[in-house]
Amino acid sequence: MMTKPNFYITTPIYYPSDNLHIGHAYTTVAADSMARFKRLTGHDVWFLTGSDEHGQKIERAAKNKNQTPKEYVDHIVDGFKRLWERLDVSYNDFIRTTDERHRKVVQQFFNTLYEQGDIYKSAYEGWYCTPCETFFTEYQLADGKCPDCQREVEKVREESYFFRQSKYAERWLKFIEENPDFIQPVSRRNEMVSFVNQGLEDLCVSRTTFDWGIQVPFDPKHVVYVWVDALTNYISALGYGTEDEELYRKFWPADIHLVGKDIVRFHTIIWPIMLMALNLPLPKKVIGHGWLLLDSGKMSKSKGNVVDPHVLVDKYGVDAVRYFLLRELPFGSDGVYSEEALVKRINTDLANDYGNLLARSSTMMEKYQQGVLQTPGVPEGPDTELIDLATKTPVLVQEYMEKCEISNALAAIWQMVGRANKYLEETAPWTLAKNGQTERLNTVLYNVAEIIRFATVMATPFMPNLPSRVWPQLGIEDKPELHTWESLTWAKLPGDTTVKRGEVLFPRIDLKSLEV
RNA sequence: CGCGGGAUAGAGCAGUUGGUAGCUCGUCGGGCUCAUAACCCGAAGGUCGAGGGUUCAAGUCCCUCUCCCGCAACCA
Repeated sequence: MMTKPNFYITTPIYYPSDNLHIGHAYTTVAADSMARFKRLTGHDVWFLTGSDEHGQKIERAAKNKNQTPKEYVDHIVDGFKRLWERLDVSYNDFIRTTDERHRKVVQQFFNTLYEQGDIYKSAYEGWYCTPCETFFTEYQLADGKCPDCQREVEKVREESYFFRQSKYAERWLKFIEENPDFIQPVSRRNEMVSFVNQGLEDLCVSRTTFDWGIQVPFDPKHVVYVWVDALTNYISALGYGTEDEELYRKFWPADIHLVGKDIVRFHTIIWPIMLMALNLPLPKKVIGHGWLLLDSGKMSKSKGNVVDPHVLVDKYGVDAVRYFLLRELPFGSDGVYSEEALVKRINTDLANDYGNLLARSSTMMEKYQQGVLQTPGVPEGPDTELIDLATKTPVLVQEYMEKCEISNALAAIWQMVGRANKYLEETAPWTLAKNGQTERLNTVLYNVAEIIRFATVMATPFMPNLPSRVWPQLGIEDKPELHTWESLTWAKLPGDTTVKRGEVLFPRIDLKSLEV
């Protein structure tokens, strides 16, 4: 038996200082659709997500609620998981930085780096705002004052451990030169290269001013600080350094770390350098996607304009919300969210083009053929063009997905759907029926049914609930062999399939109803 | 003068090596009647940010200017 190729994809681990918004949902749904696509096309997939639970912010937030940090994060992380379930996110594992399995690996890494001299003790100099109990760097200060409360800050020195990342700058630059595709999109890579060219400083990797974190094994008053803790999740979750390293051996290095553009730097510089220092293989690719912006600017809690994904799912359904997110953000660029844009997408693409294609054609099949398809005759006229397009589209979609261009992949599928609607006008089956041109009628309706099957198979990774609603209408719910990627060869659909007109897939939404 | 990217129809974007400016949505007109007032066809609408230059020919190359946006280190 042939072994499947492996594919390992990750999302960032989100910080549970608050509930997640639609932006986080975008990242995770995008990763999910990649994971589902790879599974559909015959890969052995490992899809990881999780939560980054340590730090002063969490410690303080818990205190405000009179909870232990652990109680506090448990609650929020439950919310993360509920959201992912709601959005049909098919993760294989959920790593929490408070997991025991994670702690061990972080401590081991810290030890190793320390023993080989890549971590050393020094002092972290910063500015401290006593009322806010927060450290700021020189760069963060606003006019020399606290950026939060505008009061005076004082210079303090804190004993800290540092990671000698500056030592690896040359090696990093060489790596990027040899692996130009490592950072996507290219614009981000250029930013990172110029950042490193400006000179890398060593990285502060421990703190003594709070306790909520992983202890530095050889110096217990220190807690491991941020990135060494957080980034390690990508391999601690695979059981690296434990008695069972099977997943690690199988899936590392990761194929894709999918991250938002705000954390590209940490994933493309700190993480690879850490791995270099540890002599471990580097991930193959880091993709920094854009943000979903609001008309009113960036989404932020302080602006009170955060969009809750639960509300959207309640209102419009999972598949529609997923489709919108995946279709609306071109690769690497920002997209704009507005409820109007969402509804427009649902109406034009899902209701008018795709849903209506199924509705109109299934009606004709019932009306003119008693619901039973017939074997198609010899292709003529526009048939060839339609069939050609259907044959090419899966290849195109696969190419786009290889480049992680999800939006383009969807556009390609919908181009085929659009062609099918046009095909119906060209062939006018209602006229064929009237004139008793049965053979031609059979061919036309068969071709459209087959197009719908193609579109639905290809759309599955993006809208996982679609197939279970479409297959019964197409009469192939009991034929799993017709639901696979491999089945996307023309005319696989049996000639005697029984079609049954069913529910409207995506009802049109009245835009005016939004203005209430 | 920190590095880099933009400025193209009402909106959002494509425009390879320079040779009659395209796509999606929206608007208007027509067609069809199988369909979720859906679908198909057609039209209007752009001095391609401003100015200068190279060229037979520039959105596409060069220079200057204006305006936007990323990155510029320890909040994830």
